Amino acid sequence: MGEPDPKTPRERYRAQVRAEIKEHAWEQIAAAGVPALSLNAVAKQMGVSGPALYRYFAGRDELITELIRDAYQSLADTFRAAFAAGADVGGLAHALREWALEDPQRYFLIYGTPVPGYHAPEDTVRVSDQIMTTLLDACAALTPDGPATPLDAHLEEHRDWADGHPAPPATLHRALAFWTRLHGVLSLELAGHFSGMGIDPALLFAAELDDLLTQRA
Amino acid sequence: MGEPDPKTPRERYRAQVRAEIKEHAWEQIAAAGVPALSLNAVAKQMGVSGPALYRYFAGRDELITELIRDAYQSLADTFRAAFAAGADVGGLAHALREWALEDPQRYFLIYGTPVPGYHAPEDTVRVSDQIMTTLLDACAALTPDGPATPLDAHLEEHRDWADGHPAPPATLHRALAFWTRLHGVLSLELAGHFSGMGIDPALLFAAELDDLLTQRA
DNA sequence: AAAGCACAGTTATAACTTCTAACGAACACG
DNA sequence: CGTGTTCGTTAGAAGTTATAACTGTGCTTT
Repeated sequence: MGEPDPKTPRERYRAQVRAEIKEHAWEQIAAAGVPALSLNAVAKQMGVSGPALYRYFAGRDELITELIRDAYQSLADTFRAAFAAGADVGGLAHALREWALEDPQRYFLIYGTPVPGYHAPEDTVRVSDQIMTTLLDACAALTPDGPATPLDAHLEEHRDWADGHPAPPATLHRALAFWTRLHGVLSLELAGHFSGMGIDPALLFAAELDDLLTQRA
Repeated sequence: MGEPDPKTPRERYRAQVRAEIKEHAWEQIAAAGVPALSLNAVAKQMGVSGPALYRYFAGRDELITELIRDAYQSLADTFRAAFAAGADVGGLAHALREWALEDPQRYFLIYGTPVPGYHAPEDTVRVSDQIMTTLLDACAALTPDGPATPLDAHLEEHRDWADGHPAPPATLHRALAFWTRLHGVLSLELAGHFSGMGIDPALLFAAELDDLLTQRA
């Protein structure tokens, strides 16, 4: 995952402790959310005293940033693996939902409430591009038709996010709709907004996916 | 907004101070997000010392809960006012986006990342029902057609969230799609996921809305 | 292999936070 | 005009992040 050459034994140890810290941090986040993540609690859980963790992470922010990085990478890997295994757009949607339900807080770490001041590091936007690229690859298989909309014209000019992908505007539009609609259902499901309504989120998700796959015009 | 009868002068004063505290809390949240909301900072900003706020709120959690309550009420009022002013579904969508852009953190307080342990108080779900009711009223004007889907059958049986609204399943479906799709675009816009891509969120929002309004079969 | 040094983990400390407790003072009410 | 409720204060407990200084252990280098 990280540096592929843990040459010296010190680096091996260091990498392992870092991974262990992140492991405990994920547990705490899954249990009580990001705001409840406490460096001290992680240290206590590891049987090590407070400031020891500062040898491995500059602070709470850097740890969280690292977790965000890992979350992006995990989603990108999941997408790429699914696509490589022959999954079509529906398969990608299924993989996305599986991945999100597996650890909702991890999903929210990427697509949840942003902190006003915070800006994601440069490499995460690159991984984010990989995610979109895989999605575009899958969407390219769908028939790109329909009349040109104002959005299509806009997308024709602003396609830098597609990272050089040769998809036509209609496909870009399709991929964007995919992203926003599935995120719409998924984020509300993960936030528990349907559980109080007695609605089965899986059916709603399937309905949205079906609508995307059988898109008219 | 709150209790409509501030009889005694003490109650008047108390209500005003509570409102002032919430005002400052909103500013802090808008500036740095919910996790950065500090009782102490609010007190300092009001020229009053720390524990004084505990006369008005039992603690940080109760203050945040109150802010969530106000956010729900604000959205419900906005929706109802727009509908009463003759807005159709498109008008409601416009009102929603305006309301969200006005204070993104307020939107995320309702539809953002949930805290695993937290459960919203009972009265907020009632206000949430009002929001859905207004949306259903607006959706009722749209032609409810199309073949019955598995989701429609499911909605026929689980329509308690519609709060006795006589809308047919197709309309319930329409309202849900409205909610999830607009939330999908809006939340990603507010989180800044489009700004790095060079995409105009307004166009994407408009495209999704148009697709909802000209829904086929 | 032995000497030296780099680094892990420790305790102590500072500056924060929420929140409780006890005290003084001001203001409303009978 | 007293009497009391309530407000705001200061003091303090328990928690947090983060820094600084110190002590070993063990890797690394000669």
